[in-house]
Amino acid sequence: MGDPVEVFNGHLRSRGIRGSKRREEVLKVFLDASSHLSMAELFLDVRRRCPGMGLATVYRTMRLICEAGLADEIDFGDGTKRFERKDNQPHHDHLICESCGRCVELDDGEIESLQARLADDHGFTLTRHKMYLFGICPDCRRQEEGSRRTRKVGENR
Amino acid sequence: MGDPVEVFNGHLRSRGIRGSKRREEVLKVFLDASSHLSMAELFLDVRRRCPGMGLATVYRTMRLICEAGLADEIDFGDGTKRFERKDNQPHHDHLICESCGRCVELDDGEIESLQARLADDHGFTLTRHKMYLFGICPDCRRQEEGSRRTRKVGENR
DNA sequence: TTGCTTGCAAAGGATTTGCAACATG
DNA sequence: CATGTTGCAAATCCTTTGCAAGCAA
Repeated sequence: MGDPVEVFNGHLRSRGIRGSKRREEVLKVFLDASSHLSMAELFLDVRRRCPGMGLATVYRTMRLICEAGLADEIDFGDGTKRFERKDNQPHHDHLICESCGRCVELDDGEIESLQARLADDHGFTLTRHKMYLFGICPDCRRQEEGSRRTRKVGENR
Repeated sequence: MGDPVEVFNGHLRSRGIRGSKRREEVLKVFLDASSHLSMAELFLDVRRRCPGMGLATVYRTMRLICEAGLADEIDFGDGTKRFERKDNQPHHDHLICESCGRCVELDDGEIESLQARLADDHGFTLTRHKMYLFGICPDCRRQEEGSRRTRKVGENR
């Protein structure tokens, strides 16, 4: 797909939208950031590098980045938008730890073919899907077991 | 599981929460309503039967109904809560038409075992999952094809 | 100049909460 | 009487929009 910055500028040009320093700033922060960042986290990151930037600009730019095909919006169901890169990885689903928030990306070849078949059974043309698995990761499970063993009665968490 | 009204009242009692006319009203409307209704739709239904009821009461009561194990909250990603009964049907996933909103319930035995395996591969203990397939249903596809054939250039929709 | 971009504040939409009035055991 | 329940309005949270000021071609 090529250099994301190029792809982004190309997308803007093709749509008759101007490039700008701020837009490039947001794109760079997004590209450098870890995956699945929420809008709020992303905004904090952006402000660190570019203190004057407004929240609206980050929202607007993330939309452009998505339209350019560089990002996907994801929704863990916690009431905030999250983003991940789309240009440097194949499609995948997510397995999220409900205790620590850790997120594992799942290769979903098998799931996808099953989904396609299910849709087909009902005559639907599949356009997209959302799948999120929630559970407890090994680390958190160990901790829980540990604290359960040592915790006094009535003690919280 | 028994009569939902009984289950509900039992749940309230066991939690030291009072029953009330309004709560029963909401429960009945929910039980009679079609599945996957949004909060707004449910509220309209409730108001039809019980004009003075406040939105907050419906929110509060639906939470109780979920806690009683009678309803599941579902999230089609359109920014509103939806509900479906949980007591009279096995777990399933959803296939939603992006054009008309029709929703088909999918028996997901195969999907579930795959999901369990994926979680297991990463050492996770699975607690729950969300899976939504989006597509175009047969009816809408036919209509689209029809209108595409007969539509004049530049005409919308 | 002309039009796009930006930050800020205000608006929006969904949901929750505070509270005084109210009901009910 | 004592508590729990309710409607209303206000408050939250996340996101989008309006707008005047700033910039760039």
